[in-house]
Amino acid sequence: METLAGTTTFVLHKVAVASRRAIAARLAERPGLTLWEYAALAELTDQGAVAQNVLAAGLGIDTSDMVRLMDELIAKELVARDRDPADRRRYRIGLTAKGRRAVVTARKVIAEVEQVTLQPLSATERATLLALAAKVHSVNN
Amino acid sequence: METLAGTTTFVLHKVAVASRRAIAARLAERPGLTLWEYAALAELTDQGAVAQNVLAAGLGIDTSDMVRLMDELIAKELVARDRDPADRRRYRIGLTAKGRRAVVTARKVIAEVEQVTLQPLSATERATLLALAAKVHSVNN
DNA sequence: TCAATTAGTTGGGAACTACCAACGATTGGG
DNA sequence: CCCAATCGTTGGTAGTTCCCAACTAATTGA
Repeated sequence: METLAGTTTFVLHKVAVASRRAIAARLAERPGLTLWEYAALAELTDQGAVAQNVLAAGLGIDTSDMVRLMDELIAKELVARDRDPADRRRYRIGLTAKGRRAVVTARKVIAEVEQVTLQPLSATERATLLALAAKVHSVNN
Repeated sequence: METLAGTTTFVLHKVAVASRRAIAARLAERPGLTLWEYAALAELTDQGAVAQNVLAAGLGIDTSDMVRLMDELIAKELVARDRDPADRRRYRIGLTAKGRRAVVTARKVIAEVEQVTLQPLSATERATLLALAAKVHSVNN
């Protein structure tokens, strides 16, 4: 009758936070990225060159925070910020070669960490967990 | 090949945070509790009267933060703080009748919210999700 | 052309999380 | 009896997340 441990949300949160912290620690060492930086790079990997606008919406963060995130990524030369010739208010944020390499490295690191954090689950169970979480996530958009 | 959406940790985190926020909002309205306050009450429900010490360890928070949490709960008259006669350094934190009622209400509210957030899942799938998350959680302790 | 809108920028604030150091009271071991 | 350890308390800090207001440059529609 465990009041806390029987509540899906709480257990999920604990697992997610712990896993996130583990990943953050490793990402900081190896490709030298914060979680948000990686998230932005990952989004760019999937979407191609987009405006900061779109990127911010995709990650669910404020545009003002996206500016500062981009500043960091540009300082690290992982993305390039070019004005969109079709609409010079916009930028077209694109990955640099260095950025693409960072994503590849980061994905490897994350996979390694998840290999550990998800250790008690079989491959099938891991797939199920992701599928169920994705199903829940898709509804809340 | 969605780089972010295919990473279990990230999806889990998004779902958990959203679900948590929804619960926090509702708990604030109805029994008038924060998430941490509820967590402490829930832990007390399961463990019975314990020292602040133990309670803090159970929730994974610092003892100094537990002091402040207890202050709030006592102000709301949801818990009672008595010295342990066996060791007068310790307290024995116990639920008041009001506290027990608050837990009952809170659990109902949480169940209602999860009914919504977990809507896309069948009852079986919800059980599976909780079981898998618990399995992962138990290893990381 | 002028007003309204949009993209990005700057600065900052509020709430929360997670710590840490120092201290008084109390206890238990030697 | 005294020292070390423990429990709770106070005060404080650093970092994160999330959000808002005001502003510039550029674009679009009337």
